[in-house]
Amino acid sequence: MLDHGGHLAGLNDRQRAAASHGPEGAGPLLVIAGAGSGKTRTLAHRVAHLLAGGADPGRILLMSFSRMAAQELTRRVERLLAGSDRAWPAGALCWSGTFHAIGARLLRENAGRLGLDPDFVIHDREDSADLMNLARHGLGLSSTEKRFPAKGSCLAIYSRCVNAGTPLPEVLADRFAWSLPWENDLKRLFGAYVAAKQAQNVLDYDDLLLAWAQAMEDESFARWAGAQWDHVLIDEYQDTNRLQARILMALKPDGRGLTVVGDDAQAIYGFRAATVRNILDFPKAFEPPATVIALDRNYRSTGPILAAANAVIGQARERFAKELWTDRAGGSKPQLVTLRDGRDQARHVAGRILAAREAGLRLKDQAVLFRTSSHSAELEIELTRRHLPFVKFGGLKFLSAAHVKDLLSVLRLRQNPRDRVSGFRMLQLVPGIGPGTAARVLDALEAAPAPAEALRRLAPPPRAAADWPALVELMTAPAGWPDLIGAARAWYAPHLDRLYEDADSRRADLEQLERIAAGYPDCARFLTDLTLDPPEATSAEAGVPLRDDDYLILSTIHSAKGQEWRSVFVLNAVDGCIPSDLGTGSEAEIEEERRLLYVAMTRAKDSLALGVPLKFHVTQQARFGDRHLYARRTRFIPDSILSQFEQVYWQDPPGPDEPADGTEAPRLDLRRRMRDMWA
DNA sequence: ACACGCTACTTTTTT
DNA sequence: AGTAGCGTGT
Repeated sequence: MLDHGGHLAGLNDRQRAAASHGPEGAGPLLVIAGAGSGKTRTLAHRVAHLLAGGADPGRILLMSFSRMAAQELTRRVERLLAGSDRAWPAGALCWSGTFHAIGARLLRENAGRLGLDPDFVIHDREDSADLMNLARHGLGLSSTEKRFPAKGSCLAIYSRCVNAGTPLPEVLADRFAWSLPWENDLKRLFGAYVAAKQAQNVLDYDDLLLAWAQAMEDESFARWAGAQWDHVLIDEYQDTNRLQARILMALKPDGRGLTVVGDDAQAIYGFRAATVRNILDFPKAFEPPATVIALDRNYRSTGPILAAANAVIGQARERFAKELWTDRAGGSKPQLVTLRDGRDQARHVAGRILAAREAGLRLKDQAVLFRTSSHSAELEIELTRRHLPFVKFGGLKFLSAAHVKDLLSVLRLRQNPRDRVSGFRMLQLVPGIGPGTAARVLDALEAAPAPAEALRRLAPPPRAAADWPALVELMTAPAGWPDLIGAARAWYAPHLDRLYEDADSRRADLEQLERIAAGYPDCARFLTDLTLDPPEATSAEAGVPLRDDDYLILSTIHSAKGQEWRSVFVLNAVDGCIPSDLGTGSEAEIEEERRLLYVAMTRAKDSLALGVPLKFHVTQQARFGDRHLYARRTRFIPDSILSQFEQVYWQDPPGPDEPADGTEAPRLDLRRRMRDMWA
């Protein structure tokens, strides 16, 4: 009847137990899955198993906290299904994605009965900060005697309150002590911020979870929502926050059909209010308690790499009973490479990668990981110099470039005339329109029942009279998709040239944006997807490398989670970088940084090396005065576990122009040789 | 409205 | 190093 053999073959006993847990409608399941223990594989097989048992793919909810994990899981399940005897249509697993993306869809589809406008626009972090700033100005909090927290800080505080479900005074005392004197003003500000979002029909990232969680507090809605799905599977559960746990518990109060998978040793999103309590408290949240299956066999890394990673996590203050093991014999210890400075590190890494490629290892099988996006700057220069193609994940986004935001603000204001953040941005592109005029125009739009009509009737601002008709035309003329973005780009072109020195490269970005846009059915979908799933990789090349090209991966450790490479190099394994000197405030933060190093190390299958530059550049923090800091090896690799590593000291081989002290490059008489060729 | 210079402050990781 | 706010002058 069922081809269980096919779906469960190749799994070990525990993986199989997890994949086949239940009969139908079984109780809750928690899979504690160590790094490289086949977690995604097990989860994918579980989905395949459920489908083979007759489950309806449209009634399976598959969620993860990060986009990368969500995509990987969906891909793996689809590949499994493609190999099965029954043909599933592509996209059969339609409820699969990040918590935020699923939340957005659910809220939009049910907007009517939740009292929301279905055309709501989603603000990303920067938009939210800008709106917070407008609210901040509106309340006169920007010109106080002692400086009020900056917009980003205000948003961070607000977001913490929402995601952790913690009252403001407690959040301030715990993590933002310097803002304690502003408690009352912050409270007022957050009220104004929420009011502004509602007036402008905007939801921020946090709202996607908050509104969902609040809807779930209504019993009848919760029952309806819970009945939508027979199976709910959550990946990377250690990275979920209180709000997400609330949603989950309301979705499946008795835990039937609920599967969560995670690893407390890899919890690295505490800064986003994720709490490891979710995974620890999961079993006893139900009666009878959830089944717990631990996967502790590592299939990824060689013995020496795993031993070193275990030694690092073994130093953790709090440990949850699981030591990964492997029977992958052979391989060498991870290298700890001491280098003079960051530049040497860049040269060393580039040389190493080239050598590995010469030895037959594709660039795609190699990755360079780092704590903070800026840590790879020197390496990027070196790679570009040597014409080594790379793709970088994490850090600065395409979308935060000013010109991209300019162009998008046009589309967004058309989409939602009440969006003041976009409105201020777009209107002020026109010479002669400043904050005052922009505010007056936006007020008029907001008050009008038909914003397009109102805009047409509005008297042109005197100083912008010449440019006004073009703006009105762009905003009000009927336009199809993707013609609209073309029209917007044409309108923006002269402003781009006027505003930016490097208009050419920026123009290329906008052309790329237009190509991306053409792939979407309409403007609304384009804007939503762009916010929830922005193009993540940035590349030194003009365009993103073609799929079959070979390129190196550079990634923040956060973005690397869930991935693996045959060879991994970790940059800046020094105090101040790992742990980041911004993350050493509390014990919990230090422990999170330790897990970060653990995550980085466990990405490696065959070969692992960590760089220890003795001197590195600091770009922020002027208080040290000097631009260089002398570093020491990360505190997470103390002397006591040094024996797990091979220590290497690397000296830059002397270039032709700079002979190193003592050893001189051999001298050649090239002119004579060239003469001799014809002699 | 806008361009300028001056001063004080900011912090990373991602949805 | 980069941004925000503010006071100047045009």
